[in-house]
Formats: sequence, structure tokens, C-alpha cells
Amino acid sequence: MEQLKTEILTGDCLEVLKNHPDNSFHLIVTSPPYADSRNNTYGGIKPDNYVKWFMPRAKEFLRVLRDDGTFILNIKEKAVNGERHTYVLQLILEMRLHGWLWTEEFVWHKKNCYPGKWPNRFRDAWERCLQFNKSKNFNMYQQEVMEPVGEWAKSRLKNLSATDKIRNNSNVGSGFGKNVSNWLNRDKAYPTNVLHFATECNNKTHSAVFPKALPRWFIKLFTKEHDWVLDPFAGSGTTCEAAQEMNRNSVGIEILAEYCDLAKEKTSKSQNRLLNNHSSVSGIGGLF
Amino acid sequence: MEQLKTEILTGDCLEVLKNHPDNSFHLIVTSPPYADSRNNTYGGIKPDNYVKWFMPRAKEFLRVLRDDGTFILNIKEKAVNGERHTYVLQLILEMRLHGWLWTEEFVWHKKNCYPGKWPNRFRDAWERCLQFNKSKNFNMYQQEVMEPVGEWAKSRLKNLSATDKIRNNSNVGSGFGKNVSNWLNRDKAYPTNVLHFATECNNKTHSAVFPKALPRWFIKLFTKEHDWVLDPFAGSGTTCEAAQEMNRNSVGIEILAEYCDLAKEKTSKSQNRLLNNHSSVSGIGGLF
DNA sequence: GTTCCGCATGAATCGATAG
DNA sequence: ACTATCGATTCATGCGGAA
Repeated sequence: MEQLKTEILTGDCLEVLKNHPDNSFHLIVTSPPYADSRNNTYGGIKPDNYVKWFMPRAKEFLRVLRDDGTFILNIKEKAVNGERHTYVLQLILEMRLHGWLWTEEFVWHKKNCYPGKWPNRFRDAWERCLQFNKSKNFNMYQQEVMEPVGEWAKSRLKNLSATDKIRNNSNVGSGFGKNVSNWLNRDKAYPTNVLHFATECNNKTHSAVFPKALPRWFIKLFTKEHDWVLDPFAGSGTTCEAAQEMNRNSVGIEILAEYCDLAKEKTSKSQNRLLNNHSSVSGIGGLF
Repeated sequence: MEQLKTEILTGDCLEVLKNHPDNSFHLIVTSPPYADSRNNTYGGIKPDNYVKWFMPRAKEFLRVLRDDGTFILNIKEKAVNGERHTYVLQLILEMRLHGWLWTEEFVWHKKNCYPGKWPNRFRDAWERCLQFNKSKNFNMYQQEVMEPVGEWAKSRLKNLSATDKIRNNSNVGSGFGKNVSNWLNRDKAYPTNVLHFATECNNKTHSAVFPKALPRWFIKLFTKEHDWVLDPFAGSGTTCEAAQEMNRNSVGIEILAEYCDLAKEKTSKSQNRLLNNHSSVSGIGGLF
């Protein structure tokens, strides 16, 4: 079997991605720098300039993403002048004009969001995970993220009611009665578009990143083993770490050298285990 | 004390509201007909025409809302052609151009969302509750919606790191650090902008578009007793019923006569109960 | 009286079929 | 080709009758 690769590249993804071929990634999942934060990088993007700053990068993402791939964008607008800023809304509209399909908007419910109090708003306990695609026929492996059903099912499934059977079989004689058998052994259900993940607030080195569970969930849902995952704003490398643990190849791009070091350290730890048996792994030229 | 009023008016709110004076409502909370649904009323609004249909009504809402009032709009875009439609995003942008402030976006998490399975998406378990205001200085009674502190919150506060506390104090010198220490001894906490309400979908009581708990929450948060609440798309009168139970005056407008009858029945029942007890409907030591 | 358990229902969405 | 209708899919909730 092929050697798994995890690459951390330093630089602005707008430039770095130019070295990557078209249609090469199955999934892009990222949490870009929010407007007005990370002032020392990317020139400190102001909310009003966010769309303009993001779009050329989105164009590169569109190019390197496979036609059956998915782009997950974790983002949330900040409150400016007492209002929610509109740059995320405008970004969605703009991306659609440039060929992206806005397939879905997942809500990441942050169960343990930061405490605080303001006179005119409550704590912000959710972020958007926007799903974009290049085509309607994208890969989705729903069974990989099924969850245990609620308590109600235990009693419910003891006896299937007559109406359940009636409703399932309905009138048309076309289909098999397969639903009933599915239900009888069912202990898992498909999730919804609301995700409940706690933030990892004890992370001292790199705050404000998403918890590893978040990229892990989307990697499970949209890729198979040995597929290629890209995080163009890799930060401390959470996405690449998750990808590596799940036997996916990945590329992480990060403009800040210190974060790159962190990311490399994270991902090389696991790789060292591999390296005991094999030869070199990372190496920029060897990827494509 | 003044007699409490609950009015159900039949007609299109665009017309009916013309008879109402400026600056008369403290809160507008409503769930308008979603695009492509309720085909027999309002001409069956197509997604592409939604903003155009909504805006003249939004203009009336702006007029009748008090300067310190709030407009809560419960809405969710549908999936069209494999994509989320953008009419809600465009509506937000358009309303801002016409004088509304987009203060906040609450997420209503529907724990018991509609079942189903599709190859390209999961069940939709959330809707938007968009908060609009006329001014930054709107009324908000946060203490009225405080919730019991869950176990997770207790552990979260225990684990506040030293740097967390330092940052709290330094950021907003006026009250933030103080509030954190207050939290430690509280058994109640302020909620977040994610609301968890199950839909009321059983057949006995006439099912409402949103559960009564939803308007109730916003009425508590944004009005005092005897304030005026408006629901311009009243449906079966859930908002007015909630308002009445909480000693708020309310006006509900609904275009469908049959829904109006339902709404009148709901709200007259409670009034009869109160009237039978004689004395002022809104007596302080009365129902609540 | 409690608790348990059966069960209809819902702002849904897709794909196939019909006009 | 484009639009309208229809069937299939599926999960959590609260009511009400039963134990």
C-alpha cells in the first residue's frame, strides 16, 4: 500500500497553491483567519475588505478541488458597531457568481462557548460551516457518520406498529419491503445539519482553532482512506493531524512560520512511528 | 390597571398595518410564509420573488416598530436544485439598505426535525431567528431569560485558566471580569444565541408553525408587561396566545380566515378565563 | 396516581413520472 | 425542455390509553 503523506507548507495559500495541479483534492476544510484578527498576517483583513481578499483564494480552491470534491468553510461574522457584519453573506453570493454551488450550511453549536456578558447580545455559541461544491454529484459517505439513536428507539423498535409497515410499503408494488428489516436492526441514525462539538479551550498554544472533532467529522463524511485533504489556512495543523490519524493524505498551508512549526511537530509525531519502518515522508517535491 | 388587549385582524399585513400609527409596537415576532409554501395565499411566493414580496411589508414593520423595539424574523431558506437558495441572505442585505440594523442571528435548533434521507444532504434541524432593530439602543431584559446552570457550565467555570481571567479583566475593564466572578456563585446563567426547542407536531392541539416557547422566549427578552407585540403573519395565533399569557398586549394579522378563527378561539379562551375571575385581567397577583 | 408504551405527525427533499 | 405532482424516505416528541 502506498505511503501516506502529510505536507505542511509555509506561505500564503494564494501563492503556494499555484504549484498544485487542478482537481487534486477530495476535500478542502478550513477555518480562515477571521476579519480583523491575526493582524500580523495577510495584512490584517478588515471586514469591509474580506470578500475582496478571499475571492482570489477561493478561485484557487475551485481549481485544485476535484469535481466530486467538497469545500467546507468554517466561518462566523463578527459584530461590528452593534451589528453582525455582512461579509459572510456577501462572500456566499460572490462565490456562487464564480462557479461554486452553495450546497448546505451546517451549524456548529459550540456547547461550551466562552462566558461573557454584553448589554445588547448574548454569548455567540455557533459558527457556520458552509458547504460548497463544484457539481451536484459530489462524494458523500453518510453511513460513516451515523450516530446512536435516542432513547426513544429502544421501546419504539420492540414492536413495529401496523401503520409503520403500511406507511413503508405504501401502495406501489415497485420496491422491496427492505425498510422494515432496516429498522429492526437499527441502532444508529443519520445526523442532522447541526453539529455539537465542544471547543478545546485548554489548548494553550493556538486558541481559536476548531476542535479536531470538527474536521474529523467532515473528513469522515466526504473522503475515503488515502484521499487528499487540503487546509489552506492550516494554523497549528489540526486538520492535517486529523487527516493523518484517519489515513488520509493531506496538505496544510500556513503563512506564519511559528504555526507551521507547530503543525509539523504535531504531524511528524505520528509519522515518526511510520518512519521507523519506512523512509522519507514529507519532501515538497514528491507530492504530485 | 389597564385592560389587556389581544386583537386578531384578518387581511394582508401590508394593508392592515396602514391603519396603525408609527412607533406603536415594542416587539414584532413572526414566522412569515416560507417561499413556495402556502400556495393559496399571498399568491404563492416563489423563492426568486421572495425579497421583492417581503420588502414593502418590512417597510411597514419599520414604521410601526418603536425606536427601542425589536423585530424577530423566523425564517429558513429551502433547498432548490441541490443548493440552498439565497433569498434569505439577500433579504438581510436589502433590509439593511432600507434602514434596519441586523443586530444578531439566533439559531433555533429543532431537536425533532423532519425525518428523511437524501443522497446529498442530511435532515435540516435548524432555522434562523434574525434580530433586526431600528437603533442600537433597544430594550433588552436579559435577566428574564436566565437559565439554570447545567453541569457542563459548572465545570467550565472551574477550569477557567489564569490567562482567561487576566484577559477578561484587561479587555473590558468595566464589567467583564466582575461578571465572571459573579458567575461563580450563580445558579443561573445567561443563555446563548442558540435556542433548543422541539417542534410541537402532535395532532391533538392544532400544530403551530413554531412552538409557543419560541415567541415566549423573545417576548420575555424584549418586552415588559403591558408592552405591545405584533405578529403580522399570525397563523393560528401562537404569538398572540403567548403574549396574552404573559400579560402583553398583542395584535395578530392573518390573511386566511380559517386561521384567524383558530387564533381568535385560542386567545378568547384565555380571556374568558381571566374575565370569569373578574377584576382586572392583568392584576399583578393574578395568573402569574 | 405514576409509569410505560403505542403511535400520528411534522416550514423536508429528491427523483421519477406525468402534463 | 420545462414545470407540476407524487411517492419514498425517516426520527423525535408528546399525547393518551394501558398496566
